[in-house]
Amino acid sequence: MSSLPTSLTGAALPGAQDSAAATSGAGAQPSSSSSSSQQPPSTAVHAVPSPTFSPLYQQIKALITRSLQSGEWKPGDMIPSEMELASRYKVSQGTVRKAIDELAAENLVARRQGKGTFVTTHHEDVVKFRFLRLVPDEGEPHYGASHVLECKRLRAPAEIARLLDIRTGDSVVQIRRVLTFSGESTVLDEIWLLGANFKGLTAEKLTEWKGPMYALFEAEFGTRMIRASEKIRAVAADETAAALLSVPVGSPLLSVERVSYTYGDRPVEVRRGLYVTTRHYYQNDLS
Amino acid sequence: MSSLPTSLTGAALPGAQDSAAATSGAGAQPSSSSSSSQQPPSTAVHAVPSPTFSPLYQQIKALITRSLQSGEWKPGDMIPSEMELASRYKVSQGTVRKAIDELAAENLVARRQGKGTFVTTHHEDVVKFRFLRLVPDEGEPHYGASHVLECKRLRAPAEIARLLDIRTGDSVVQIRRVLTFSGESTVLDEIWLLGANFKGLTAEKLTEWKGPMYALFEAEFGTRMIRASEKIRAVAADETAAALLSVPVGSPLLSVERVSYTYGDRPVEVRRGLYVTTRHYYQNDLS
DNA sequence: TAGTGGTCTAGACCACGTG
DNA sequence: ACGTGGTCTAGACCACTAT
Repeated sequence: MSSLPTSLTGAALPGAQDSAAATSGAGAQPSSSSSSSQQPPSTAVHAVPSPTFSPLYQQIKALITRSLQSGEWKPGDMIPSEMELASRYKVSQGTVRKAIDELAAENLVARRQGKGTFVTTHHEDVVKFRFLRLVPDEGEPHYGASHVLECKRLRAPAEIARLLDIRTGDSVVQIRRVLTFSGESTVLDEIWLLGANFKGLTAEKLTEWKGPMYALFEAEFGTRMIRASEKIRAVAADETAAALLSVPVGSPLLSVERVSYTYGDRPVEVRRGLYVTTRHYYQNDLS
Repeated sequence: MSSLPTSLTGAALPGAQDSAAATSGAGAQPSSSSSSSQQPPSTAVHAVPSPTFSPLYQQIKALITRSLQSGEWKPGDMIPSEMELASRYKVSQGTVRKAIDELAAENLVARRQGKGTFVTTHHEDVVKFRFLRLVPDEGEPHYGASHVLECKRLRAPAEIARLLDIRTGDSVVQIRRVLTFSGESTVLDEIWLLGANFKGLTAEKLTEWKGPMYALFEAEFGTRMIRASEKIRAVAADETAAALLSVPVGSPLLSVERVSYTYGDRPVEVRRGLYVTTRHYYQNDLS
């Protein structure tokens, strides 16, 4: 799976290469006979009967994903209707629907009955708290104030480079900041971003921006965080952390090491957060 | 949603109450006209046009869930084929498919192409690690040895009762145990179980049992853990914990407070775990 | 060979949100 | 009234697994 044929880059509009019965090892395409009115659809179907097969709807999903990635449809935009996509890709509406179903399950798009299907964005309330799991013991989840301590370019240390899948010494942007909830310093973040994707990111931009950092990244740098993987530990506060978070040295802190990924599962951010969990907790659901 | 009409308990076999056009505010059921060959299906459809509506496939899903809950199909069993269920409930195969799709997404059943659809069980490797997120820094995830310290019945303290949705003083079973990974004490668990569901649970049974505790619960007590919610914090080891986990007093530990639910989102277990995270970490994926 | 889930299509109707 | 996603059906064929 995943690596799909890319015969028709970008467009994939009508008038595509003919077909003569899809040899795709996947779904239906009767190619002949049968009582009803089925025609050989195809388009999006690979030109070569390569050893790489995948269901039609997966190919459609890949094509839609590419349009999302290329910025043809931007966060917040409505994507074309199912009927429209069906005719664009020359498949049935049901096939498009199944592709979109999966994209919706992965939170890349969101369906809204009667309105359309929209590209998700980190501005939405719903999405915000997918990536910030810290909940206060009392009161509603909220977004704290961010205080940027530092934002500079440097050459990636070996460990960070490994996680970002780049070479040691490649350019990265390092950010250090403190998140404050109702006046209390609660989170100390140390962030490394892929240098290539974040040219022009400065402490000023970060400071001026109100709202989730990921919303800034998606709006200003065209980099959308799709998913992340976290490793969580309990650690003791060192002197630096203790000072910045106003807790005694040695206090237990939650250490959250995150790697975030964009389209194509490419890592673009490494983040190490230290959380004070006396009045907040990290919320997780197993299912 | 959720609370569905239960007119036809358990069975819902053919020869059900007639129908004369489903007044269900949900899906299709043309009830008349149209060119093709659609008949009013129904069954599983409520007798009264009550204010509670839900799509047909949701009703089917509820009926299947009830059969799972009642033990008609036990963990590990294969459930009837889609065609069989379709004729049992008098709906199309596609509708059953959609119902099963959702159950599979919730991990209540698992589909296996060419074989059938099976009730999931805590014996399966895949499922095991859904509820144990502790991963070693080196090597593969594994299941440690469990050492039961205590297992006794007592009356629920207020806090536990609240979480289990019972009254203070109601009967609960309390278990305390230590999990050891490659010789190192790593997890100290304190567990409270709904007394009513776990009559006859003893330290011997727990000790003799090899494998995940939840597998024992499902096999011996007919209580299946479906999902859980966790609150995670960093805390300092007190004297008891320090002694049992062989760490200095004051060491940072991961505190994991879990509430587990069975069918119908009924809480049946409260668990507080203290994890040593020097050679292990808690793995979590945000998506 | 037979049975199961997986894919694909085509068409109908419903519910929602906007004009 | 119209367009959008949501539900439902019916039938065909494919791919995997067991016998």
